[in-house]
Order: sequence, then structure tokens, then C-alpha cells
Amino acid sequence: MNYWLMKSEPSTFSIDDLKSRPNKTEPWDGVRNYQARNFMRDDMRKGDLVFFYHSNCAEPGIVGIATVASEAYPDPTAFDPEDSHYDPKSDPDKPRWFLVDVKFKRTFKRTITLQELKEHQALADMKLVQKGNRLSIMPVTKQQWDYILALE
DNA sequence: GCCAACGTTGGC
DNA sequence: GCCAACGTTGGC
Repeated sequence: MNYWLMKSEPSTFSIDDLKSRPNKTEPWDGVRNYQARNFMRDDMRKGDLVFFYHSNCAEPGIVGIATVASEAYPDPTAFDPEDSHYDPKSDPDKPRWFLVDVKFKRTFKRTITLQELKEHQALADMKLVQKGNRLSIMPVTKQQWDYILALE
């Protein structure tokens, strides 16, 4: 069992959007960063737990929990010239970009804000709270996971 | 292989 | 809307 944090801009796709999807599940498409891709493709397993993080919004922070609902598979939006995430260099025979399906689990009673997370020394090692970090998918240790859950 | 230019992320 | 930080691209 692994733990993760995945960022999404709520104006594009919020945790409420995920909750209202059929089967409460959505392909996490559009990731075009190699580190983030590698986490999904190489390390994520069905059943892993995910902190759902709202970025680039009035109150950035962790808003709830999702689960990894599939193994990794090629991101179809990379093959679609009409899609904003189209990448002509991703060949269907040798796909460059991968994704996993993500399923809604629950919404927190309150947002655990980035500001708050930064105040905890126990979380100082998280990429999330470090200056200049832009990684949209990152691993979370069991210790960090439990610590953050206790803040809710 | 270097590195300047450019585009994107994301907090503020 | 601004801008710092960072990743990628492409000329050389």
C-alpha cells in the first residue's frame, strides 16, 4: 500500500467533480511531466490512497481522499489532435504519457490548507511545502499520511 | 552538451 | 494579475 498526493485546479477539476462522476471515477489525464508520469506508471497500484489537493485557488490545500482505481495505461488525450494535451510525439505503439483512474473516497470536513501544512515540522520533508515545488503528483510517507489525517 | 529563451505552475 | 521557480526546447 502506497500513499500519494495529487494536485488539481478546482476550476478545472475539483473533488466535487470527482464525486459526481459516474462510478465516482475519473481518468487522471493530461499529466505532461516525467516525474509525475513515472510515479503513476511505475509505482502506483490499484488501491493506493491519495490526498486530493486543490491548487491555484483561493484556499490551496488538501480537501479529501481518493483511491487509485486502475493500473497505469496510456493517456488517450495525448493521441487526440483536438485535445489541449495533444502530444504528437506520443506514438500509440510507444506511448509517452500514462495515467491511472482515480476514485472518490471522501471529502474532509475542512480544508487542510497549505499554510497550515507548512507550520508542521513533521511535514517539512514533503515536496509540497518546499519552495518552488511544482510537482503535481508526489509520494507521501505513511508517517506523513497519518499525521495529516490527524489534523482534520 | 551547453545554455538562453520560452512556457508553465501555482502561491500570493 | 504578478512573478519566482522550474522544466523543456532548440540553436549552436
